[in-house]
Amino acid sequence: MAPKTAPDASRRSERSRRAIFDAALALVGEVGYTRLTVEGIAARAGVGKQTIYRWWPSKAAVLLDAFTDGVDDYGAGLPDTGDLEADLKHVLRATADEFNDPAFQAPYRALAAAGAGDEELSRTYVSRLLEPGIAVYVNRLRAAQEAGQMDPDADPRIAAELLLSPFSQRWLMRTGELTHAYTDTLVDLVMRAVRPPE
Amino acid sequence: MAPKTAPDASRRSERSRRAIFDAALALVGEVGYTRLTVEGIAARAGVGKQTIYRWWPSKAAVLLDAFTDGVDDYGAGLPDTGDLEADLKHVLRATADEFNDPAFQAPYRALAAAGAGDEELSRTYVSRLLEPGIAVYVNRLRAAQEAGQMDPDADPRIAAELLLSPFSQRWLMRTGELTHAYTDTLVDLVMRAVRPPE
DNA sequence: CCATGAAGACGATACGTCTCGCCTCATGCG
DNA sequence: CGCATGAGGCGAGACGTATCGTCTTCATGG
Repeated sequence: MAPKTAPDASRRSERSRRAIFDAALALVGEVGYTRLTVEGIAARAGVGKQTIYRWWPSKAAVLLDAFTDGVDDYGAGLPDTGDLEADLKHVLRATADEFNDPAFQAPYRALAAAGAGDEELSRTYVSRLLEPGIAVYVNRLRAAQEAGQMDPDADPRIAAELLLSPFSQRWLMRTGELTHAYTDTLVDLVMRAVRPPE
Repeated sequence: MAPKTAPDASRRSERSRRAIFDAALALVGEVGYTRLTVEGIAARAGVGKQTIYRWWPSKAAVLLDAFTDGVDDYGAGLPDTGDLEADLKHVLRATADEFNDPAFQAPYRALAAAGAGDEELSRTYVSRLLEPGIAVYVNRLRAAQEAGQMDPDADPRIAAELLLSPFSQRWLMRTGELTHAYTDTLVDLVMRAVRPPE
């Protein structure tokens, strides 16, 4: 028995693909993730439901693709002026601004929530969105270690999590505001934790 | 217009209440949160659907009550042997064991995910589960400050988050194992961050 | 000319409301 | 005191709606 003939990607309609992404992002912002439906996306995008089900297994997958389609470029990584503390403060402030942007919030929060609840989806979420975001910090910290600005015995990965997790947790659970004062405090604490021994 | 007569709590069936909690916790472990249904809980508990809808607005609310009904006692707080580092390591190891328990995982993860996605629910989740858990650490850190074992200028609340967020984030997104070695490393890092200046 | 696309019919679930009798109380009358 | 009465929660499940994911039809365009 044939394993369900795969669709021919070369014949795929780019127009429909974009329309589906636009509709998904617009709708999740308007009605939230739980009331986001595949039927709603199809209607808004002006495509048949089958066109969505042909290419994606779930609304979460559509949203993940729609979201990464716009953001999937983490560029050249963090700036490296030679001053670790200043670089971290600068970038974390910018990240806070981004997370405070409503257009960014709705889909990202929806994906984080769906990822927390669904083990399969979480793998994709983690590898496509979470890990690349952490990796740029890990790289910057490694550079700092080589420059002698950070304890060579500290694990850059764990240090990056020490900095980013309180930030994301606070945002995800809405337990506090992401102000520049807060992110600066976070950087100060982490700097004390990973400072090289004298 | 009358505001929808509230049910009479004094006539409530304790038997049904317990049966609903048991059914909800069992089912969320068997089929997961998304496939958990109010109909399923009612059937398993041997109660009518209306009995659930009379007392709770959603399956999330049922699960939250079911979960806190068993766990809502945070006792006397953290141990205080006078050695902050040892106390934190001890408790965080125990917490890791708890979070590695499958019976604990399913409902707690479901609630965290639902809380992340739903603003209204997140308030209840945060105040009923998250905040009390953080508060006991904050109290212990305050005691340490008074004992001169922690920088008096550090904010105990932010320090507690610095310790707990990487832990919960790692668990929630399944980005790594919660081993004793990991929790000890976390405590070491946080201790360096909040150590009193000499 | 044939796979993809738009449209929507279709059966299956689960939703949340509702309507039944049934049972258990508190109240009040004989 | 003792038994009728009535209010209200309870188990059960029918009901209409919404959305699911599949399937069918016809048109289109590469």
